[in-house]
Amino acid sequence: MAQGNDERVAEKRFHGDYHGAVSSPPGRLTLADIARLAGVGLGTASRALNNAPGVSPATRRRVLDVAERHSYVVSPEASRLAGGSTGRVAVVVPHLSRWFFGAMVEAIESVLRDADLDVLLYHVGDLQDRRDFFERLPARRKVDAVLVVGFGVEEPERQRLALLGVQVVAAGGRHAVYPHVGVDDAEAGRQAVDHLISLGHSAIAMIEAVDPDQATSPPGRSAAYHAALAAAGLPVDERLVVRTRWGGEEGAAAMAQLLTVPDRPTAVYAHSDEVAIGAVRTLRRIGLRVPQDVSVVGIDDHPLAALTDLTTVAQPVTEQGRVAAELTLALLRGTPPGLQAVTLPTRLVVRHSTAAPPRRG
Amino acid sequence: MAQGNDERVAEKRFHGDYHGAVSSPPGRLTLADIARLAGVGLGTASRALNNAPGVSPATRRRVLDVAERHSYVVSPEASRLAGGSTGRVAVVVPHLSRWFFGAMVEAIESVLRDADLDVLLYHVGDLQDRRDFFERLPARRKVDAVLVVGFGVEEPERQRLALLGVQVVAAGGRHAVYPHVGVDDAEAGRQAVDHLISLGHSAIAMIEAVDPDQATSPPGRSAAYHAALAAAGLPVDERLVVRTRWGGEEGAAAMAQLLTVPDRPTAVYAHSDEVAIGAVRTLRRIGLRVPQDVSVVGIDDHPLAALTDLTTVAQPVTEQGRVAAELTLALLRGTPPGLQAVTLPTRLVVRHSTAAPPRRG
DNA sequence: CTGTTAGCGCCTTCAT
DNA sequence: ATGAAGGCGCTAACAG
Repeated sequence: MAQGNDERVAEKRFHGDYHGAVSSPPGRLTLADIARLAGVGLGTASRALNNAPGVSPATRRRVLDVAERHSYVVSPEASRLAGGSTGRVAVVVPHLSRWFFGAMVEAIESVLRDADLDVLLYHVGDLQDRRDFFERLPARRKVDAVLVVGFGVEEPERQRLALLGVQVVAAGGRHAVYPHVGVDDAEAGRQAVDHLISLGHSAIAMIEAVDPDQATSPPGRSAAYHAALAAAGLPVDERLVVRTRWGGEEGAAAMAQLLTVPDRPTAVYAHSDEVAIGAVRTLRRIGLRVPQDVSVVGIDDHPLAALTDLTTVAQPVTEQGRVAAELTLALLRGTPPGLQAVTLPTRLVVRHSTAAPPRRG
Repeated sequence: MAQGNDERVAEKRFHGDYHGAVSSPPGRLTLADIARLAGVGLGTASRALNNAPGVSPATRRRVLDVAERHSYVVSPEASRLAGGSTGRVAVVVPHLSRWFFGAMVEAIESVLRDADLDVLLYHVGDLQDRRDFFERLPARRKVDAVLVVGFGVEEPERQRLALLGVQVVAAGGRHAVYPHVGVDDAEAGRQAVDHLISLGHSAIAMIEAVDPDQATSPPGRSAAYHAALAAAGLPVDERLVVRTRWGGEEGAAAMAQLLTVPDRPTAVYAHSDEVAIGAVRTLRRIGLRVPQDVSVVGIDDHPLAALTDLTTVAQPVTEQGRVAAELTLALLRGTPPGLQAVTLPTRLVVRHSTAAPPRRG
């Protein structure tokens, strides 16, 4: 739908043929101009552009043509001011430099853009950013919906958000209060730990990764550990559970700590791939082989996991973003569908960081 | 500036004390309301809020107080419509799931937000997205400036962008036409290759990483290879130069290809850390040791590089983002400073993926 | 189905 | 220094 009207022989340069609009005047035309040029009234022009009912196909066509020809775009401000929507949705993320969030936002942006919605990005990295966001509500009056990515919204925050008076959707997190899409962290954790158990491990350590700046961490991933061990009749040695901040270096340090306990674990279950990879580094540095001496499994299927031959539990990140964005669109469209909470499946990906435990010496 | 007026004993919950505004009505007050409540005229109220001249300190104070008390916020739409600025800047990126871009955008957002500007995110992943962006100019009338991150703008695109009639700043790329901030890719490449040369390598391969969807790739990183070899009096064996798409798997494949040439290289210079890490995997998989048998160096200092002990050339990503955002602010502020092009330094980080070449067998 | 008429909330001259 | 009045560009009721 962006190819038509080639009224000139486009020179075959790379990004070359913008149907000659280069010389057209800036977007200084108003709806009135378009209406006049199309020979219709203001209202009709507006309706035509907004795909609103009550315009004959022929008329609509004409208006759209004129608009297209002059590369006209409505002024979002005026539109909004007059009672329309903003055409924007706020995407709130706690991180961006981490693959998970980047991929998520990428997918979200893609879907939203296809629907002609703009993405207003809000990064709430640390506690202060986060407080500031919910306190000042910078998105107020600026968006039609808010898409919260990868963190749990606390009750006081929820109340603040409610002031925006717009739909809120959550992605990559489990939310009791908002429509959301995510994965079952407990199930993911179970898949990881069960894999270790099925390989014959019994001394299984866990490196919990928490995000100090975010109120909640995926509790499912920890719960799964205990549940899986219990189900297998294995005891939990609390010394084999260490909690650290999210991150590779943190994982490395946590692993070092784990190695100080008397009975060294034969397997390690890390809450994320980054953490797991850090753990692997520590193991290798002190001369332990992975997986011969120690098995390591992560969660996420970070692109890096494949490169480092890490066994992990994959979660569909892009898919989560897509679905969340689509959910948002549906809600915006006024389609309150039954599917208000989507849980996508996770999948164990066995590579070469896990194996049967070494024979007892 | 966000702590004051605690007129209630905030319960000590996590994000708990939003000075009671939870119960205050949504931002439904208008300038007129504020003006009335403050006992002044519309114009005065407006001037006071906008920090515009022509208002007595006392009056201004009063207006600001009333506004604050009622947590009033101007309607961006109305403001803009009436001639103000949009308070938004478009950030255009080709990727988001890659660390480099995520970190960059994170930094940019942070600076811009501190200046009370909103970030409109545009992701131009593939060629089609990109064409679409420049053709439709979705940012038209929506932003005060455009910040292009990590890709070169072609001439036809530049012409389109000019239609927006706003400032354009480039980050992470070398642009002839826009104010920009970035690093010297040629210098970075030189540092990497020189390091290998200084270790005694002479059979040095290069894995060029190009982004097929972006018109240009950092030519500096390739040029540096030839320049450095030439400077050292080393011949270039074209079979030792392979070009691939950006990415770990791609790097791994490229390395496999390099291993098919008769005289195996003793060192590999990869255009990026991801690519380098892929190369390392290939080497290890076929039983070659890094760095004993083959040295590998990348560029970027991706967080993963530290975790995989990869020698690399670090570039200040966050810094680039920050500076770019600040440059944008300056331009917006009408401060046409001398510093329109900032080049940040890169730095060799030696870890354990490089060593002297094995002794000739 | 289409043209016309009010505002939406604010900024900006203009007087005062 | 301040108040009053005219639009900014558009959408949503209305009339036809």
